[in-house]
Amino acid sequence: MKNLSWDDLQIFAHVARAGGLTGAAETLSLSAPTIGRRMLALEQVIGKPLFVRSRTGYALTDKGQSLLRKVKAMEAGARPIEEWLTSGVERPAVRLSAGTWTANFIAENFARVWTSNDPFRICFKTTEARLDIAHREVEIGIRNQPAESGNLASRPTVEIAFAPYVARNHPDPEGSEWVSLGSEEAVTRSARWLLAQEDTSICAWANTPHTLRDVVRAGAGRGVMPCFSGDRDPQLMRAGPLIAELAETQYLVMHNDDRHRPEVRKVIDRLHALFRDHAELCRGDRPIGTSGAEKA
Amino acid sequence: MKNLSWDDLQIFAHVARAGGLTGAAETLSLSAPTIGRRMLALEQVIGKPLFVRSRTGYALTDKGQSLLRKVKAMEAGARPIEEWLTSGVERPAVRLSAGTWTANFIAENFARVWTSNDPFRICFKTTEARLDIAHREVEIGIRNQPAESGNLASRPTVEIAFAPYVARNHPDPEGSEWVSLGSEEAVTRSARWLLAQEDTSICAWANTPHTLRDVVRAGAGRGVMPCFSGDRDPQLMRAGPLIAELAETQYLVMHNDDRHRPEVRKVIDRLHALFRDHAELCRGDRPIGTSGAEKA
DNA sequence: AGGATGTTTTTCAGAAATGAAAAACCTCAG
DNA sequence: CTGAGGTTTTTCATTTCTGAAAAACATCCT
Repeated sequence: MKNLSWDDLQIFAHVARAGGLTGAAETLSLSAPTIGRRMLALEQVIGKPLFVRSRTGYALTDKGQSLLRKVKAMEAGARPIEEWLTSGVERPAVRLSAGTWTANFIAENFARVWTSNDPFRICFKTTEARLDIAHREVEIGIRNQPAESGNLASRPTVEIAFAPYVARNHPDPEGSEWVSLGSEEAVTRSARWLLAQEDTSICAWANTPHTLRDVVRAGAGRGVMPCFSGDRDPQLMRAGPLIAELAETQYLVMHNDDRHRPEVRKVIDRLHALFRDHAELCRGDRPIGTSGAEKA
Repeated sequence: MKNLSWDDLQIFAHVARAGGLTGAAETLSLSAPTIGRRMLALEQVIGKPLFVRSRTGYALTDKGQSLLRKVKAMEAGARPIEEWLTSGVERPAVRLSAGTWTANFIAENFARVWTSNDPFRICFKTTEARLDIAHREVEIGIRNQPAESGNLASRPTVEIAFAPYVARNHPDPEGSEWVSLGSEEAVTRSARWLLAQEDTSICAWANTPHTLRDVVRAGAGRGVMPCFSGDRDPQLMRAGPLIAELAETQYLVMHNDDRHRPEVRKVIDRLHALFRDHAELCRGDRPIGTSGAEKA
C-alpha cells in the first residue's frame, strides 16, 4: 500500500464530476460504499477535507477544486495510454455460453451487455452442454454450479426459480397434462423432477426449449420453465406454485487469468448487473397472468 | 477493480527504472512477489508483454519502452500534487510510545526511522505504562500484545527473547545472585518469573531498566533483559539460556483511522523493517560474549 | 565443479478491501 | 404532515490481495 494512491486520485476525479458516490459508481467498477471509504482515506492522506458531504451528494471544497485541477493534468497524461491501448487492435471476441432461456434473456437485453462503442465483440454459444472454459472454448459460462477447479473463478448472480406454465387463458391450468423437455441423449433436471412426481401424465416430449415453449403455447399442456422466461411471455401463465426442488443459484464462470482482461471484466460486470436488476423476476416474485399474485 | 489501474502504471515505472522487482520493492511499500503479480496483471490488461523476464531482472520490451514514455507524462502530471501536499504544511508529529529498552534500541537506529527530509517529526514517549491510542495519547505503541479493540490495528514484528545477563568477565556468571526489576507500584513480568523460580536469591532491586543494567554492569549479579538489549552491550554477557516463559511477540499498534496517514504509515513500515532486520538479535540468536555460541 | 549469493516465482495463511444488505437521513411531492 | 425516492453510511460475510517462506534458477567466485 502506497502513500498517495493514483487510483484514488482517479476515483476522486470521477466523484467530483459526478457530484456524488452513486454517479461515480456507475462509471467505475466499484460500489458506492467502497468509493466512500476510499475518498475518506484519500482525505486522510491529504490531510484536508476535499468534499462537503450531504445526503444529496458530494461537493468540492476549495482544496478539492485545487486538487481536481491537478488530477485533470494526470488524466490528460493518461489519455495517450488509453488511446495507445485501443489503436490498431482488432476487437477481441468474448465468447459467452449459456442455456437457451438464458441466452434468450440476454439477447433481449443485449444493449445492457454490449454497445457499438465497446472495443470488443460478443460471441454467443447457446448450448445446454457445458463448454470447457479451462481449455478456452469460451471466456464466460453461465452455469448453475460454481467452478470446481482452482484455475476457474465463479461469481454468483441470482437465484433462479422454476414453475409450471400453461397457455394464457387455458381452461384448466392445473389439471392439464405435462409437456416434458428432454431428448434421448440428455434428460434435463426438470424431466427428472417430472418423473419423480406422483401421478403425472405426460402427453408430449420436446427436445429443445423453444419447441417445448411452442407446444405449451399451443395449449397442449403444462411445461416447466425458469421464471425469468415464463413470466416474461404474455402468451403463458403460471399453472402452479414455484418448484422448490429445481431452484438453483446462477454463476458466471470464467478462467482466473481472464479476470484482468478488461473486455471479459466488463461483460461479467454487466451480466451481473443485468441479472441483479431482474432478481425478483428470476426468483419468481413477478408472476405473470395469475390473479392474486403477491410480491415478495 | 478497474480496467487499467493507475497504481499499476506507477508501479510499472518503478520496475522499469529499477530493472527488476527487488529494486522496485525498495522504493515502493510493496513486496517483490506482489509487484510481480501486479506486473503480470498489467500485461494481461494491456494485452502485450511489457517485460523480458530473467533471473537477473526485468528488461523492457519495445512496447514497454513505449508505455514508459507515456507513464512518465503521468508522473509529470502527478508531481504538482506531491508538491502541493508538502508545501505550506507544518510538519506533524508522530508520537511513539515504547518501553525503555525498545526506545533505546530505536534511538540507536534513529536514522532508520526518521531523516531530516521527512515531512514529519517523531515524539518519543518512553514509558512502561500503556498509553491510550484510542484516545490519541500516541499514534504508535510498541507492545507485547495485539490490539484488543476493533478500532485499533496491530502488526506483529518479531519474537522477543529474554535471557539473564551478567557483567562481562564476571567470575561466576551462573552462580551469582539476581538483580530484580520492579517498583512498589508495578511488578514486571521478569520479576514475577524470578519469584517463581526455585531457590532464587535476590541481592538487589532496581526500579528502572537503566538502573538494573547499571547494577548488573557493576557486577552485583544477574539480571533479566531482552536479548536485543543484552546482546548489544559489550559490558555484558549471557548468564544462562533463553527464558522461554518470557518470550513474547512484539506488536506495532495504531488507530485504524491513522493507517492511511502517510507519516504514520511510513514510521510503521520503517519500524517493522528495522526490527525484521534484527530478528535474529531479538530472538536471541546472536548471543554476545559467551564461548561456543551457535547461530540459529 | 561446487558453494554462495541474488533474483524471480510459487504456495499458503492472514490481512485488507469489497459488495450486499440494512440503516439512517434528507428532499420533495401530494 | 406523511410517504416515496434517492443518497450516504454502517455492518458483516465474502473475496481479493498481500507478505512470509520456500522453491527454483542463474550468475559469480573460489
